[in-house]
Amino acid sequence: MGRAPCCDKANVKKGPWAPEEDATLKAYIEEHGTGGNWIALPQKIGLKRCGKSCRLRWLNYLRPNIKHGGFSDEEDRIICSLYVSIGSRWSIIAAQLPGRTDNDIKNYWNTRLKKKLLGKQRKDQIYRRKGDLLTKKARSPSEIPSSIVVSGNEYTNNSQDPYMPEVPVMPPMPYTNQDPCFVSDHTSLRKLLIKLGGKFADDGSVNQSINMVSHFPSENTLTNLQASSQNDENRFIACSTPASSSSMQLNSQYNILPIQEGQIGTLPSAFEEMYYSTNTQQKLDGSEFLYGDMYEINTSGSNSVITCGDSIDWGEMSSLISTTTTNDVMNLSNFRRPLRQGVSIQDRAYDDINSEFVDMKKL
DNA sequence: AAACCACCCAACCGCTTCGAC
DNA sequence: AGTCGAAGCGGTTGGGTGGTT
Repeated sequence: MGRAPCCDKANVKKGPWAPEEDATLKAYIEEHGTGGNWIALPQKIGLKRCGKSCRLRWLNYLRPNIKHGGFSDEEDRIICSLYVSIGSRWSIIAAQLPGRTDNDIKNYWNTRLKKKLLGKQRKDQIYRRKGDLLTKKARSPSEIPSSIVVSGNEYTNNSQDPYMPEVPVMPPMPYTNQDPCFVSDHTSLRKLLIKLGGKFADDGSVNQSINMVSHFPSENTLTNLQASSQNDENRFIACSTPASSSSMQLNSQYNILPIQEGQIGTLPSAFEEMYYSTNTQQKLDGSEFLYGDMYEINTSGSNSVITCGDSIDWGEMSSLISTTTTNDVMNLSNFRRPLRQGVSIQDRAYDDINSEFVDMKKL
């Protein structure tokens, strides 16, 4: 037996709202408020609408100070940052953008922002592919920063085929299993990758991509990054060299999709390209949406440093991401599901991981 | 001018979570 | 602790619109 409908479907009007309906609803709410009961409201004011429909109309359209369209660059940045950090929690993202509704942001992301970012990625990728055909053979392994090349393990580049991508692995970040925020980032990235590159989701390459891309700052590393960036005029993110690349894999404690050996080298082309560029100190084309428009990889001692340009400033991005991937993200993530008594954040993280894993398997 | 196509966005649907009882 | 109705939320749909052929 299914769930009882929230209203009498046969007697409610559907479709676009008429100006008179808008006026009626707006006038009533402005004078009396919603009364805490959306279901009863339409009957009260004589509207043949479902309560849910009234609520949506008010929240997304009639409410005062609603802004429509005309998203600024700053808003774009915030949306991208938060999407990377927390995924499609549109209501939370909307809360950071005054006057914007979750529906508006969701539509904007789905119809424009995502395409804009992917389109740019693709364009750059095609452009660079052509260039690579000419330059690939000239590039020697010694040109690859030693801090980035992970030698002596399964992530070494494919030496059998000179045309395979070289060293498709990012310098892993220090990872601690005790850091639930990292897990949160990891799962967000997993979702992001699947959403953006969904067609690769079932060939194992997403795992690799996650392994690759998930070297974004975790809570601890971001704290370090912020500290280090304060000592540098340039805003940057430092990627520490790993003790072991396998430490990045969330496979033992959290039982999350182990990365299998032998799959490296079959990365989705987009991410392959992204990483490929990393190694050659070019822009990480296609991943600008994670960092900003302009940045490059430099090396310093045992660290790799991503320096941002001025179009989108990593300082801003990192501050956004760092503040949202640390405790705030946990708080934001808990916004919908506040911690119940006796449930620790760690327990929640475990629960989230398990549910994410289940969701992944469904895909 | 008409047909077709792609895009946008308001609105809907169904699931999850909350909170009162 | 369990139940149930309401609210909140994210994914999806479909009508409108503008551009192209």
